[in-house]
Amino acid sequence: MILADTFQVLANPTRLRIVEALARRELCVGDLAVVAGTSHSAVSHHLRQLRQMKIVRYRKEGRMAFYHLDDDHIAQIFRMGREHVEES
Amino acid sequence: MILADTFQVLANPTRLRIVEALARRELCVGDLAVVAGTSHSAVSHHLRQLRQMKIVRYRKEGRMAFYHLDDDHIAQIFRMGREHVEES
DNA sequence: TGGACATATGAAACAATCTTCATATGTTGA
DNA sequence: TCAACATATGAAGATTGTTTCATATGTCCA
Repeated sequence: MILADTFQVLANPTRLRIVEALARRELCVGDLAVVAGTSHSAVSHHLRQLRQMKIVRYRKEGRMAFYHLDDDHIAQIFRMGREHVEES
Repeated sequence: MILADTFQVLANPTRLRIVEALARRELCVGDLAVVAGTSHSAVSHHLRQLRQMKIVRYRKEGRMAFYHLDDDHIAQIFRMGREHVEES
């Protein structure tokens, strides 16, 4: 796993909306589709990438999958990126 | 300027080698080409993207351009990304 | 059991990105 | 001034990424 791949996965507005939402609370795929403003299918593809880069994890509960951020690094990277953008 | 674009610019191994080198010390374009292991032209294109996203700045001295990181956020984002990758 | 539901995935079309090549700009020193 | 140098940039081909559509898997409940 290469550092550039981690940033690559964060380099997409839809995935960042997912990450931002998950920084607040755990959500299922359907809710994430609404939050991210795209289809279930697209969200599912994005979530796979986020899983592969260990940015999110999930727990299964029946037929639902509840996603959350993997660890605090991600929230920190997100926050620092936002600070950087805002001061520019 | 959108957050995803900032991560996009970090999402490339060549540009990350540039950022890593500049985290240590200021360097000119020719040196960066050697460090990054690619052509002057490619480095110059990459540097333009890094400039546009305020990730690097430079000072001109004669015909040389000396590049350095724009601020500490970038070094922190880089470090945190590396920590995240290493613990996976 | 069977149908509705939630999520996941493969393939393909379309869009975005990276590198290379050619060339341009500005600087230095002979 | 002119040639060599350091860097910058536009265009194009090759590569990679994103979304959509179709379909698959597993779960729930009537």
